[in-house]
Amino acid sequence: MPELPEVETVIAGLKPQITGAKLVSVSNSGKNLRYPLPNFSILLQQHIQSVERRAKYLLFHFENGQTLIWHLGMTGQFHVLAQHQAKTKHEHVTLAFTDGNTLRYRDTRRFGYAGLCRTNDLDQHPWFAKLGVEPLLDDFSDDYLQNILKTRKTSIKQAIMDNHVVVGVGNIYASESLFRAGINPTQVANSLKPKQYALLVQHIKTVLAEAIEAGGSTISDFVKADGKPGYFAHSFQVYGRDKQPCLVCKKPIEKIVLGGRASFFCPHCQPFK
DNA sequence: AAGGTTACCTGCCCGC
DNA sequence: TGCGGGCAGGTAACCT
Repeated sequence: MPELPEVETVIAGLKPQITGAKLVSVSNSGKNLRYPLPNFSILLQQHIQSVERRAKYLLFHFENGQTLIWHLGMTGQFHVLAQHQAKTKHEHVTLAFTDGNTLRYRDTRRFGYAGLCRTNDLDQHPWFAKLGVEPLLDDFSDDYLQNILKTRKTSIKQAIMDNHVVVGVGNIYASESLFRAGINPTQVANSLKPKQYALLVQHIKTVLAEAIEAGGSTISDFVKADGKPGYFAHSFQVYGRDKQPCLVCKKPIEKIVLGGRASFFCPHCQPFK
């Protein structure tokens, strides 16, 4: 389901509902997610101090210095519901709080996963240690991108979707930002002109920021924590628009496969350079 | 080291 | 109507 803007949107929805809540019990469906669930007992009777995002992970910081790390995979959703609300299909984990609320984790495909880590050690956690920079921070600059891609010969689209380069850019926003930057997705990653790296960085930042502003995208099963869909899908210019006219030049959008992922672009507006 | 392939899992949509 | 194949927002373990 989620790329960075969707995770950001989920967190914005969860924050006011669970910040300060005290955890009393955790139950699960018995089915594993991508990895076995962590032992939640160290978090019992602890208050949630804050919730934040790192890459596409949600971080729930508890008062005892432990952080619950959660990735939504493709189809993960969080909902805050009253304790008495019935379980729905594919609901795999329930965290119950003293205020009568529960945080439910639903995940059809079970590609999501959760883990525990001391808050102070998060940087060393295997899920974080090798991650690239956050796209919305100043660390993600044209110099940074050009430099880290110096030896990369994959396509530029695969390169910007690589977490070791920059985090949070998934399949949709990769296509969208390359279109806005006028860069062909198949262009070899280390072959861009300096100006193109700058344009790409700029457009990755703006497309992600716009999507966060819009509350994420609506695609099949993406639902925010409040149960309402996001709106950014209305703004897709190339994603999912195979054979439809380019919104700029009217020529048909093409669909190709790069690294096994569907990729959309306008051959006229995104020429080789 | 970088790059390609495969796997994880369920549901939906399409063509026959 | 039913069935099989292909595909879906992500990540990482394998191999070469």
